[in-house]
Amino acid sequence: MNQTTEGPRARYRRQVRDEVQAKAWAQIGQDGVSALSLKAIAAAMGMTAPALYRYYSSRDELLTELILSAYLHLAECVEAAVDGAEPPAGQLTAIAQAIRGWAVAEPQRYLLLYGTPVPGYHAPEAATELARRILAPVLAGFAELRDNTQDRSASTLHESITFWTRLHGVLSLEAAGHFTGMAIDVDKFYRDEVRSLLATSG
Amino acid sequence: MNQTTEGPRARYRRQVRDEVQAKAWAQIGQDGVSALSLKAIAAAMGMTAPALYRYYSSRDELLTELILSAYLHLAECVEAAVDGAEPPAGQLTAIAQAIRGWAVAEPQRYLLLYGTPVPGYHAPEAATELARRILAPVLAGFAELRDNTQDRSASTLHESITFWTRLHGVLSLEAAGHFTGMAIDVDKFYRDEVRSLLATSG
DNA sequence: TGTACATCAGTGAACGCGCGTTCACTGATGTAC
DNA sequence: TGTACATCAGTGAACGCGCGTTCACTGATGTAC
Repeated sequence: MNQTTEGPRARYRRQVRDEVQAKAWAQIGQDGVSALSLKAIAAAMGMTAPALYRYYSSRDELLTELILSAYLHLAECVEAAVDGAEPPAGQLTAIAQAIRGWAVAEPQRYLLLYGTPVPGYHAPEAATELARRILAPVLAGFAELRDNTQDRSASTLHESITFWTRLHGVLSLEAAGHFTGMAIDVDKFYRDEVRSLLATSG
Repeated sequence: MNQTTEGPRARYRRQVRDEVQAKAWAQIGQDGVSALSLKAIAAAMGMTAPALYRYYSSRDELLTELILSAYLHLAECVEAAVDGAEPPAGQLTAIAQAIRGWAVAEPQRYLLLYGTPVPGYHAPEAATELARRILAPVLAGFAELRDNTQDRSASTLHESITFWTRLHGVLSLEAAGHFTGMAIDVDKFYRDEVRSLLATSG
């Protein structure tokens, strides 16, 4: 009985919140996080700024929601990639491709999570948990890939973090536009890095 | 005769410009580029904001000077590292260590050059040239290290960029504080990456 | 060595801008009888 | 089905803030005779 259909007001609230987020992502996608502004979002929605305080108690609360939803979306992308590939090498390759696809689709969104931190903003616990959730299938993949070694957990962790930093090295420079004018086939370069990662390493 | 000692006014101007830059770096070091403000710098120097327009025509001009001086300083650090090491493997290792030392000393300065770009700001030509100058000894190092291959220039470029992206992967995450609370010995991790880079790769 | 002048660093007031956020209010919408 | 009431989304004015930048000015400093 407690599980009733949401009323029209709740439904409307959800729609407005969704639109706020959509406008927020549009702003971030264009000019980065620093361009995120409640007043500008309100204007883009044809509303006045104080109206948004019915939905978010502050700019930081909106930012937190954006960050958490971005982490969640990336986690789901990664998990979907794992599901459709054969373990473990195929899965790790699929994870890497999924992350790049997600990063290239919205570079500023990627930089919001893994780029220069927003000054004065502290991410909540939940963000750290989601970041861990994203890394989990990588750990599982390398554990399965190298199950013939002795000090498994330590080297698995090391390889997983290497996986992360190497991919991030390419993705962050690409997202920040530091490859433009360098005549590099980033897609090919990235695939080479992934291949190298899955070969036997030291 | 044209090469006279700089007069007292020129000398004073240089001192003020130096102090402006020092205060600017202090601001950037604390809260990132977005905290860079002529008014705040003037206040920190005990002056009023319009006074700074005797030295810089705009905030962007100051930013450009900061970026160029940062690139130049990094280039000099890298070149100094090359001078004191034996070619080629020792030099490449020294370059990697020099870059990390430079990045860790002032993380926000590193992020200013290689992190999320400042929205609405376009770096001048000179910045690109200095970035190339920093990469040059890396290219030279790998060319010397692998002079037994055939398609030298292509693979040298590939290896050099790999050198760059892998180091940047670690450095940017470290500078942004994404390793905190992860119990990782970044110094050791970084050295492992450098070592792996210098081993024969595919 | 002393004076007149030109240079120029720095001030104070002011501009327009955009930001986050508050407050008292209006008016539409959903709900209970 | 109809009316009275409570809820609540959205408005408009206002706050204080900090920003970059301009302008006419003052007064110190260096220079030329």
